[in-house]
Amino acid sequence: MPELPEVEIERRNLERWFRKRRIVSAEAEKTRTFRGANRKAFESLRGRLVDASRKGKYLLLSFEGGRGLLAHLGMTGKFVRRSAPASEPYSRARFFLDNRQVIHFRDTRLFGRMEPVDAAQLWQLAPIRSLGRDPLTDGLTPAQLKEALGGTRQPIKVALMDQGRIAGLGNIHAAEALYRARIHPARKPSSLREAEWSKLCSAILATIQFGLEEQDSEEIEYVEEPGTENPFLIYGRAGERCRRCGTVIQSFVQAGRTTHFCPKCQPRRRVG
DNA sequence: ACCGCTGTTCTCCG
DNA sequence: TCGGAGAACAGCGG
Repeated sequence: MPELPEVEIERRNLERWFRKRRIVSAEAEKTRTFRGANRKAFESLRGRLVDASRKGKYLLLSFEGGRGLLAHLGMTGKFVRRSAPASEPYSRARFFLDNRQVIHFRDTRLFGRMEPVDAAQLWQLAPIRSLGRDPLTDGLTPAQLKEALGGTRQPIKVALMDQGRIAGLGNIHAAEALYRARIHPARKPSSLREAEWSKLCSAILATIQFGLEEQDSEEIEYVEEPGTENPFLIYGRAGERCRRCGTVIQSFVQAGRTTHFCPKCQPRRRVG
């Protein structure tokens, strides 16, 4: 899925789609989407969306009457807007609005999750409280980055994907940020110099900004979807040439995830 | 037809 | 306590 930029676009979409609109009814299939949560509570949601927030990859939605909804898009989840009565493939849950439009939660692989809760509880939920700072909404300085990642012996890319340290980066954007900062994904955080923490911090923010611009459309798109051009600098480009130096981009598996890097721009051992 | 890959997170095991 | 492996699921390409 959806990493920070895609989830942020979804947040903005929901705000826009719900503006001045009311939910007149809601329904949900009996799927894994709700796990142990209360699916019937989802189906009883009504009225206006009064707040759409995001932390990391989570969406925190508040509705009229103090009802709330925590949502995570998993790998393939997305919200899409359709005109009634169009059916939507893999729609797992949907809101019917008072303008005859339908907001579907569409999720092929069912890694996504939704959990109806009291709106007042949203920020107190364990998965939210356990998150590290969100670079976009909480800001991120080089010192904060070093504080969050410096204490672990995990490889820097693995640490970047740890939502409890920094919230929102996943496999793609972690690789993109490291490429921009010219840091090898397997480097130990303790080996980073001050200048590298600064570069990495800027690179994270630039990567997020790029992602937001890239995804700024009616519907978020994932690279694997047919007909989608790979917009990324390094992710998914193994075997192609680095656009900075022409070296062939390589990949390896790290913590179970494929990691892409340029062997020349991102040397394994620190230089100098 | 089968195998292996996919941007997430959680649980279990050593 | 930490880190890695596997699981949850469906589709797609080789």
